[in-house]
Amino acid sequence: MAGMFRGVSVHKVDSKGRVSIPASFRTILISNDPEYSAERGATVTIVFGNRKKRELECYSEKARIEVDEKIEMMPRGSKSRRMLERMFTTFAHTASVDENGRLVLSSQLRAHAGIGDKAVFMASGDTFLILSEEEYDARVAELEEWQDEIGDDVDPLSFLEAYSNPPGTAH
Amino acid sequence: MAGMFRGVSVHKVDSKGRVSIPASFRTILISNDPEYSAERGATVTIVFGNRKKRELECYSEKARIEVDEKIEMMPRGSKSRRMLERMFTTFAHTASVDENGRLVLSSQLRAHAGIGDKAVFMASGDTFLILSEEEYDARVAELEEWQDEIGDDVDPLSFLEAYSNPPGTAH
DNA sequence: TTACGTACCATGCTATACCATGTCATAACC
DNA sequence: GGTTATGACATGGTATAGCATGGTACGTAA
Repeated sequence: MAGMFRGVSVHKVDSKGRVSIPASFRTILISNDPEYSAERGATVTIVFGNRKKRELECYSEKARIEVDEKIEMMPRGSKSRRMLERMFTTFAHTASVDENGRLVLSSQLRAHAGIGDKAVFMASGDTFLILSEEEYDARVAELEEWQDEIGDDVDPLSFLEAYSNPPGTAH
Repeated sequence: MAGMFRGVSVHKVDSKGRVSIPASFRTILISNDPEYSAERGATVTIVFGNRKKRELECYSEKARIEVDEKIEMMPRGSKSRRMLERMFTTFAHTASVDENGRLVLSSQLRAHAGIGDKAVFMASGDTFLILSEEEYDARVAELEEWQDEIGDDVDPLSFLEAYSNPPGTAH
């Protein structure tokens, strides 16, 4: 995946909730939006359905479509389907990036993530997160704790091996 | 489908039962209404046939047609067909959005959903629901409980994988 | 009449589009 | 090498269209 978000950066949120998206994220959003046009701008879907996490999870169109299609395939009436639908349609918002590369975070979204006048953009696999500075610090701390736990002798990359070997191999 | 309802919002219901539809929902209703014209406004079908749920389920024309066609294909005379017909024709109401983007909830509809002077609009899959605030809170609580149950260690998205991977694949 | 339903008109607010400025990295030039 | 253009990016301000909501007038049926 060349088209994966990478990096972290902090941006100001103005009184109207407007905030610049890191330029490198923008290009990814554009290249993963099949319906992109210069006038409309790239589409982002902002999900805030995880009530336990003070974060806004942002999906490119491509990533969103993948999730929607998978939900479609779940059995109608199952609880997990209903819950996932609730997470991804009820507690979600579709927005588009304006010509200056900004998007608007409504007060509802800011409230959920505890965002004031600063927002941290943090790449996370094929999505990116928008966090408050406090929440961001907490996540960095979590990483550091994990690295302390496993100690100096273990290469974090060794955890990869368990999932990269051909089937039938030990893990 | 890019054209899916997303988000939640609360609107006032006036003494006559009039209530604004969230603007983003309106555009979806219009684009999914093949017979739309500016004079008539978009058509919505409000279903309240589920006696066990205090909700009004709202269908765009496109979604309604899909349901109707599926019912058509059920065996005539079967009980489930008769019951579904009852849900979608007897306990349903077709309305159109007025030029101000509002629709009128009759007292029958409001009574079914327990709606007073506030109504919550909540996207849900390819339809949206109109609920009382209490019912809305209950549904949020249900989601939170589910997220508590599955715990911090499980990513809700992992439920998707069960339906997207080829059988026999490890995960 | 009284009550209810429906079309039309009116208003304050806010979200959005549009324009403008400062800063920084890179490229071009002398 | 040092200085100056250039363009992209982050951020600020403003005006206007669209939105949520309220009200009135005119029907129609119990």
